[in-house]
Amino acid sequence: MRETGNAAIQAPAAKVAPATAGARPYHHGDLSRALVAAGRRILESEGPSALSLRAVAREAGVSPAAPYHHFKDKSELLDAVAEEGWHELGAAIATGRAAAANPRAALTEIGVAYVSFARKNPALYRLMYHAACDREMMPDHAKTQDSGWGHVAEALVEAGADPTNEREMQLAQIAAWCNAHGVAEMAGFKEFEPLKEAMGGEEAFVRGLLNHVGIFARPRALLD
Amino acid sequence: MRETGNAAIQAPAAKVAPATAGARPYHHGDLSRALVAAGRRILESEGPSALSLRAVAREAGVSPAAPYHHFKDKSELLDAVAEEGWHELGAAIATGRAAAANPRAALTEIGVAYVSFARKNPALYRLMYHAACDREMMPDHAKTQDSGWGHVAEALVEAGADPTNEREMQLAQIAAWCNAHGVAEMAGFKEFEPLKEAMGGEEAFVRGLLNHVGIFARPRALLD
DNA sequence: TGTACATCAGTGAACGCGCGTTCACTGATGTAC
DNA sequence: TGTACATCAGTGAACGCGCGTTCACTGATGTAC
Repeated sequence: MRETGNAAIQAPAAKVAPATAGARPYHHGDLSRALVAAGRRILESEGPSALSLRAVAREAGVSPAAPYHHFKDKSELLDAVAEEGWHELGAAIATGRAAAANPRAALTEIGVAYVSFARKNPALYRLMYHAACDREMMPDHAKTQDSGWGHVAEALVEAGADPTNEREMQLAQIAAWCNAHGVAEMAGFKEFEPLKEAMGGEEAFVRGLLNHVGIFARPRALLD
Repeated sequence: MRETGNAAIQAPAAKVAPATAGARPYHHGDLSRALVAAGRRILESEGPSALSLRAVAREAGVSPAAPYHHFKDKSELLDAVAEEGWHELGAAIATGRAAAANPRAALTEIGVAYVSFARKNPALYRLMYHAACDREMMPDHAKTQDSGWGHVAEALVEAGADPTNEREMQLAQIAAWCNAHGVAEMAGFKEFEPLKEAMGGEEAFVRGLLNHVGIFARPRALLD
């Protein structure tokens, strides 16, 4: 049906140094990781609609079938990308929290770190959100002690929340994520640019927003 | 190349009453609207990935080429769907606001109405968000007096915010949207189900979250 | 140290699919006279 | 009221595309003896 006569002709050349070793071996060595990294690169440079299995393989310099030796299917690869994201988000939150001067400030810094991560990796963040939406939230990391989720809970208690009031604790924890998520997703809107600049940059803008959070229930800064 | 010999055979039957008239005319009469409605139906029943131009045409009972008489391309149709969403969201917010007992409560009710709309039309809401993200926010409606955006501003002033303090006004308005957006998108997470039920249903849960908003900056309910 | 061989991790061609869009067409409608 | 005709809003077949996945294959690796 198709001409395959001279199909054997291929460019044998070009494929050089992958990252560490010298002469691009037949076996990649760490394709699994490389695919996840390639996925992130595509995500942030071409957007989520460009994130196909084939594109990832292409970006990693490998045939379209190669990923199947490392991931069951496309969604498993995507999950791995999201997973890496959750891991990094947890680390960013830990760093932000550790840098705070006092327990109260720690909460704010957690929020800032969260938003900052999402703003630096918007497409990845969205992928993470979607992955979390479908299955359980934050596949493994939610339950890990070093997850962002755990840090929020700890920071709340350190700031004085009553850990025995389980319902209030949960609600506060969830509210924190809601707030951070909302700010993270809206902070990039183009029509906020003027205000952002007037406030001296995006971080100041984000801090301002996090400070205004609570507007529905008790907009103190405005109404007192 | 392809067999077209008996391609002329088609089912002439079935296509009955569209909604108003009797015998399904050749000309649809209101295909533009019907396509938008079909788009919404697909969105909520099959999810955003199923929302293709062809699927919309199929759902509307029309050939794949028909939509091109009404929309330049796929994205224009999607925009129309999103537009309808923004319109309805504005109306829902107006209703919520009007039902409030006092100016302060109006803000809360706006938040509840927003989240409620998003929860009832999750896929549509997401489409709206994305449309807003790319171009300007809320294509036309943001500038309209009856938009949700406008209602928030008015409600803030009625609740006592100083309309001459432009920066604080803007920040508060944006913060309100951030909060509502965050709660709207997280309220559906499956792991919150137990808490939701314990609180007596989703609306109570949402009100609780909106009340806890402000957690990063001044988590009063917990810490005072 | 050298060789046989199982296993691993790639290749590239092929599949079937649904998509957005275009095209020449045709049936229905509405207006001018 | 009747007819000619332009215009409108459909049809259905076709295009080229990139996708996820499968398949038989092959080169590289590592282990047993």
